[in-house]
Amino acid sequence: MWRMARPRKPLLSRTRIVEAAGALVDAEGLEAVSTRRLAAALGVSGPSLYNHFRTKDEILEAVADAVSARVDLSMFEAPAYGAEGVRDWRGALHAWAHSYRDALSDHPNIVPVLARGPGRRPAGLRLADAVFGAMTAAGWPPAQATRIGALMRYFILGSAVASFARGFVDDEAAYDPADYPHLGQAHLLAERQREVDQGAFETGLTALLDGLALQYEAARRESA
Amino acid sequence: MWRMARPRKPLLSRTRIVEAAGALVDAEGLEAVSTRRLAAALGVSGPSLYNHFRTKDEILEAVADAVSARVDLSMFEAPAYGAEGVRDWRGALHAWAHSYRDALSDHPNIVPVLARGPGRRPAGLRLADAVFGAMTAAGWPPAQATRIGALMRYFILGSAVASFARGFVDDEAAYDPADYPHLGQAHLLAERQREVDQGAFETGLTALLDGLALQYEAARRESA
DNA sequence: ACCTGAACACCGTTCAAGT
DNA sequence: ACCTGAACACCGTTCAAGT
Repeated sequence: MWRMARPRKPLLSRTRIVEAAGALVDAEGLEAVSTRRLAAALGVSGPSLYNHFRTKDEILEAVADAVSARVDLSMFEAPAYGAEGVRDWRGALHAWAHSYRDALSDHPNIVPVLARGPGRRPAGLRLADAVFGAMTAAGWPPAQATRIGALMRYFILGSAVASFARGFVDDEAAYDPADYPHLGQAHLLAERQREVDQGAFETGLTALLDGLALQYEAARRESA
Repeated sequence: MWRMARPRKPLLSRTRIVEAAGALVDAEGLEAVSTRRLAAALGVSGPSLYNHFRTKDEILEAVADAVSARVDLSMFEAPAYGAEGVRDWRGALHAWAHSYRDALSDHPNIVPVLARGPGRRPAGLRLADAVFGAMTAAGWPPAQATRIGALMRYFILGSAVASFARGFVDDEAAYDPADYPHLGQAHLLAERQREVDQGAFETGLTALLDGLALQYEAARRESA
């Protein structure tokens, strides 16, 4: 009469939903996530999710952000940069890139969502902010710092989304040597493909950083 | 009785379907493509498409392949490489990367499909084959040539899929300076964002090629 | 406040039927 | 051979109803 008994503990919460969605994405892929399937995994009915998120897409964005949040940014913290603000930007980028790649390869199925851009995801934005801040602190002019943030993003997300290993189908007949004389080995064991991706990532990252160091030194010489 | 009149000209063909699908993807995005909508644009009913393609996905793969097919590969042709097979691999990669990027930025909405890998798409495979062939001809060891193909793919597809311009939402309020001290300019005109992407692409590509040239020279010195 | 079932306007794909 | 309408098993999302 006067009032209902205190409502019992809610069945759902944003974190519970995001965890279940992440698990579903990891286990069965992005297309496997439907509001009904996700709700069933949580023991509720489909529309219940809309009490906690406005759209299904918002749920996936939250899953993506949780992955971004696991990327280590500690190498960009101020102490690493001396008063003159130049210390090891190269080493910091290298370590960060590897941490980023590791986070993505733990959850490859969500990468297409991450690739849509930081948008409004807090962790994605924090990440972009940290790189830009560290590069300017290290002496890069702002315009170049922006470019470095963007090009590292291209390379790292590209390595996850355009992975060599996932790019070739598991069927030898698809690569007729008459058509593609150099692709004889394109179809090879998954293990070997992971090695190709790892090697390509390290080779590319090193080349990228070497090339940037060249530009950095050239700019230093010019201003001296 | 004896036989039907010769069937009149079919309403549909694979090329007509691929063209209409490509136009729809360009105009309204990947999610806008449904078999019913596409069929309607072609003046037929939904299931008709299944007389020409096995699945909707096969149609999108064909659209993606048509984009790959527009990438210039002429710079990898044999004449560019002398008897010793070393000539301008750097210049060839640079020209190719730009041609690739141009093709992708003409049709950004199909890029996620392209990023799934060459798979069984002939033009995608031809492309991978050409790069690998040219790099080995230029003196790179096969393992490195494979890596170069992969890492260029990361960078180029990454630049299209993880574009800076498309990554930030068009809403100044999303980037509170209290949260992200360095992102004050993250929300800026679309025009300016395209410049950022272009600058980042060129800076990254140059760095990548400079870095690879360093590795190439180091290997040469070692074997001398 | 939070969850539910029913409903709406869609999907991709199959299939028997038509020509 | 190629196109059709009807049907199946799904979608994301809204909404009135329940507690």
